[in-house]
Amino acid sequence: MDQDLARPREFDEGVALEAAMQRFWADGYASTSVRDLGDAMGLGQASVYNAFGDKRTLFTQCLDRYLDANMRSRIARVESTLPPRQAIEAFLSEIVERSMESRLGCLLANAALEVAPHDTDIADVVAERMAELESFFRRCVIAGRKDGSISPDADPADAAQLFLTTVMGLRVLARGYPKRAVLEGAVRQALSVLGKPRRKPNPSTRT
Amino acid sequence: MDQDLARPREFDEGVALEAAMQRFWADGYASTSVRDLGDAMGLGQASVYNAFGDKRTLFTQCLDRYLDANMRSRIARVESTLPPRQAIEAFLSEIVERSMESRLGCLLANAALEVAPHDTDIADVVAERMAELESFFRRCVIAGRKDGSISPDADPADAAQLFLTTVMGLRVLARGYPKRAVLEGAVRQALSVLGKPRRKPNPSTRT
DNA sequence: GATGTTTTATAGCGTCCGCTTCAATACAAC
DNA sequence: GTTGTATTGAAGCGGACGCTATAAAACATC
Repeated sequence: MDQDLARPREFDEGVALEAAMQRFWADGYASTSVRDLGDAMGLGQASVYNAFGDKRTLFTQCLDRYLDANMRSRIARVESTLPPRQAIEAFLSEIVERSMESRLGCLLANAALEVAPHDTDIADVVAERMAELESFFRRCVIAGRKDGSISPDADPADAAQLFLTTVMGLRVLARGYPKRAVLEGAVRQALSVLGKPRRKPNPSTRT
Repeated sequence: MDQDLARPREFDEGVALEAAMQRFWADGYASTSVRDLGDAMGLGQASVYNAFGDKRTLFTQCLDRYLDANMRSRIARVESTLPPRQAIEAFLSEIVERSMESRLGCLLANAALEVAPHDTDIADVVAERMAELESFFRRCVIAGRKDGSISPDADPADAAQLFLTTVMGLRVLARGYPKRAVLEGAVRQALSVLGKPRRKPNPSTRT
């Protein structure tokens, strides 16, 4: 591709991708033109196509970037620093906070509704990542039942599916019904399915 | 407008609106052109503009039609024919069934994500209807607590907010992660917040 | 049948779309 | 400094966009 014997890029790929992602996130796939993206990135169209391929390819890169920065890294952070029940609580609470801050919702949810039905490749990515989120919740519920912070009455599969659904629902409300009390009430009630802990979570269970 | 002294319409407005609604529902606002809508309705562009105004106005009419046919009428039906707890259960179960049948999701949710952020009028409609759905659930929870079918431990406001969030989440999953087991698990877990009934619901409580 | 009004089909307006071409440019290698 | 390659800005491709202007067509009224 670039074989170090030529004119170097005048921009940082990461910064540019971030700017493009923000535009897709705010305006959606169809409503964002390649000219818009170029403006946001500070690039001409030729540079956009040269560096990132066509519009669809650029979108997949933005989606990947979004998911790494806003989902996987968050999962990894809460799962590695908090006991399981608190990991779930923190994850959902953060979504409420972010939703009230920006009202952008979630690029994954936006992509699921707007793009996935007409693009099987993106549909596959969307489904994979939702499965990833679901299994994060399921791991937490299982671990929480083991350490006593989550009631053994809670079914890990069902609870994980409810949390996944709740996350997506919150993101829709963020754009269409952005009332803090509603989001907080939904999260409070969703978390209630975890029941009362048998004993305090043991911090040494996880590092 | 039409003062009965002229050439009559060659089409049925309701049928045409229904066809347009289906297109918006399937493809989204931005990705559906007025030519597409005309084709789906069997009309030329001139007729579309003459009968329904511009694209945005047509969309609002489609959204209204969708909400009347797919939300309000459903609320009215389950609320008038079922006791409160079963009304909630039926409403959510129907959404799962519809989601597995068509995978179109919900035009209200689609509009909330794609259109509402850039159109305050539509944002108002979206928020109103979500509030309507929320209060339907709240009414049911309150009535169910009264007739004993729903545990008094369930907070009506929180539960209604969770159900609203769940509905929107289910619609996202319908498009992005359409697995029956996931939707059913989420609904099962959401319904669990209603607790065990103190006594069987009394069918004579409602007509 | 003549008149008046609305709907219809056709054509076209200006604009923006995704994407490409192309020459000028900037750098590494030698 | 020359050469070779990748990047850049400018211009433009064909086509689709939302919307409208126009005139023929279809009916109720008289």
